[in-house]
Amino acid sequence: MKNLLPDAAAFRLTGRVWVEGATERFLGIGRLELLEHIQATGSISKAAVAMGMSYKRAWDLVQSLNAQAARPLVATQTGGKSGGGTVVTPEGEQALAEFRGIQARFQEFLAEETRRLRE
Amino acid sequence: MKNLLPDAAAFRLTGRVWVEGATERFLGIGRLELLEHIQATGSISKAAVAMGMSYKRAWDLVQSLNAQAARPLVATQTGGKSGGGTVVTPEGEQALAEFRGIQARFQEFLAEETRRLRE
DNA sequence: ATGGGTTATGTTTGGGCAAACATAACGGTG
DNA sequence: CACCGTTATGTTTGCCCAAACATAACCCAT
Repeated sequence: MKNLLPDAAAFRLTGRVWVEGATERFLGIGRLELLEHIQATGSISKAAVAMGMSYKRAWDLVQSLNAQAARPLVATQTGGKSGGGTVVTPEGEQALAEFRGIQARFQEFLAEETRRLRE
Repeated sequence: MKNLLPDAAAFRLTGRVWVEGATERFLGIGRLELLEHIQATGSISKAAVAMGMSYKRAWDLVQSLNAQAARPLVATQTGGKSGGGTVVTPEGEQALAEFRGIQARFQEFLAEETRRLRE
């Protein structure tokens, strides 16, 4: 590819991957980061603020996630002390760990292919 | 991941990759297919019809492609016998071949990771 | 010199999707 | 029992990007 490009160093292979269910998306990098923020803050609303997205959007993503999993990846509680909260379940942590692995290997793939297209 | 999913066989890893330049997208699966149709038909307009996209969109993609490459990947001719036409240059064929390779290796990556998340 | 099929290019319309907005429900706490 | 912060959920607005529409330019053939 190098000889086709005016500045090969400015080009790179990039992309996205996600786990897809029967009909809709299940888990990608966006949802992964959302889970991480929920884990860090214990709240969907705080996670949404941290990521600069609306609470509704974050909540919808959580719904989609839980609806497709055999058991909930996050557990929410409404009302009560400090209004409620949300925690990532052990299942959620496992999904987190597995997708982090996929993501890391994907980044390695992209880096390798970028090297190849520059040589 | 298997134990987290109600029907592991219905889930798979999927995704997209593309070569990105300094500012804009350079070459992805859509443009690849467009090049292939241009090669097969010798015409941007016929390729557009075959792919179910507007001529303008196809033409814009060709512009973007040629503008970013050191030398044109497709050569167009206006007017003349049968109104004109478009051919894929040797540089275009090389880009085609290289991106097909990337795409094939990417599909292999996805298949491997899908196997992994089902086990 | 007219017609035909293609490339070339600007303008307008439309549709889908995310953001924004608006409320209700919840349940400890003081 | 009123309050607070959070979850829960429906409705409306806005925006971006693609599709659709509209024309011009080109040049060989007849």
